[in-house]
Amino acid sequence: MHEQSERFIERMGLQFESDGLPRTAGRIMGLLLIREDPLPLDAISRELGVSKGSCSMNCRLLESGGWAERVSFRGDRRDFYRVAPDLSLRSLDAAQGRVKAFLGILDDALETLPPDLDVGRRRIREVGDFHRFLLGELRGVRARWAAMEDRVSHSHDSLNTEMEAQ
Amino acid sequence: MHEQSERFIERMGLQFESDGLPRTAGRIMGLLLIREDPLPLDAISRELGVSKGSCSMNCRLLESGGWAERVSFRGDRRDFYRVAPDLSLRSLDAAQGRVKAFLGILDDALETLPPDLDVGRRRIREVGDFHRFLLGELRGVRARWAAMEDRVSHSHDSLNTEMEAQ
DNA sequence: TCTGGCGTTCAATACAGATTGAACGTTCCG
DNA sequence: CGGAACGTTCAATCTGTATTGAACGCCAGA
Repeated sequence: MHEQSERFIERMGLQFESDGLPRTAGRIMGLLLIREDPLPLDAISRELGVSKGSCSMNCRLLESGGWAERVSFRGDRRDFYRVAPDLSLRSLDAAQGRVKAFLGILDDALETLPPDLDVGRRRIREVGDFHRFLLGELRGVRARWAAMEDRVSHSHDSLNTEMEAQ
Repeated sequence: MHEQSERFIERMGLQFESDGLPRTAGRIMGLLLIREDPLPLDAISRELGVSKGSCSMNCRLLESGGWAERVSFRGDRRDFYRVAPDLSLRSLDAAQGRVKAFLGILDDALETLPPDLDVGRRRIREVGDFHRFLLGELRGVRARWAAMEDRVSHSHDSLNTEMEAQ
C-alpha cells in the first residue's frame, strides 16, 4: 500500500477518534473511500492489520451509524462493505439526532428543575432556544443539499448507483 | 443538592462523553449552567465530589474550548468559572473548525494520492464538496443567530453582561 | 453427512485516558 | 519572615473501552 494511502487512512482514524468513535472505524472508512470496489471483511482485516473480530465489530458499527453499507455479490458468500452512497445526508441526519437528544435533556431539565433556580432555568432555556434554532437551520441545510445533489445526479450519474450489487 | 439537579448534571456528563469529551467536563458545565453565580474551583470540587486536580484540568479544558470563562472578583484570590456568555457562537465556531480540519485532510489527500486511484479521489472530492457546502452554510447560520441575538439583547439585557466581574 | 469458508461472539488482555493525592510554586496577609 | 490559601503539576492508579484470538454457529457444496 502507498505511503500516501496509509497517511490518509491514519488521519481518518484520528479524525474519527476526535469525534469519540473507535479509531479503527475511521481507518476502515478511509480504506473504503480510497478503494474502488467494495471490500470483503478479510481484505479489510488483512490490509489494515486488524483482527477479524475487530473488523466485524467496527464494520457493523459503521453500518448501523449510516457510514457504510453492507453489500453482497451473487456467487460469493462474503459480506462486502462500501461507503454509504448518501453519506452526506446521513451525517446531517445524525447531527439533527444529536441536537434533538440534547434538546431532550434541556426540556426535561426545564420541566423537573425546581422554580427557585430561576437564573439557571433561564440559562438552560437560552441554550435550548439556540438548539431549536439550530435544528431548523439543519433542516434547511439538508433540503438545500438534497436539492443540489438531485440536480447534479440528473446530469451525470452518481458513483454507487452504477454498481451492480444485489 | 436536589435529585433533579444531579440528574441534569449527570446527563450533561453523558452528553459530553458521547461527543468525545471528558464526562467530568460535562458535569461541570451542568453545574455552571444551573448555579446562579460563578463558582470557585473548590466549590466545584466539593459539589461534584471530584478531586481538585481533576477540576482544575477540566475547567481549563472548558475554558480553552470556549465553553466556560474564568472570572475573578476583587478581594478574592480564587478563580471563578461561569458559562461562556457567547456559548452558542462559540460552538458554531468550533463546528466550523472541525469541518475545516476535516477538509484539510481531504484536500491533502487529493494532492498527494496517486492519480491511478481515480475512483477514490473522486469519492474524496465529493465528500469535500459536501463539507465545503457545509462550511458556507455554517457561516450563514452563525450570521443569522448573531443577528437574532443582537436584536434580542437590545430589548432586554443578556444574563452575563449585567454581572460585575473584573 | 462431512468439510471448509465465512461472520459473529466472548472472555482475556492491552491500552488509552481520566482521576487521584501529594508535592510544589505563588501570592497574600499577619 | 512564616504560614495559610490558592491553583497547578505529575507520577501512580484506576477504569472503561478496544483488541485479540479462539471457539462457535451457519451455510453451501461435495
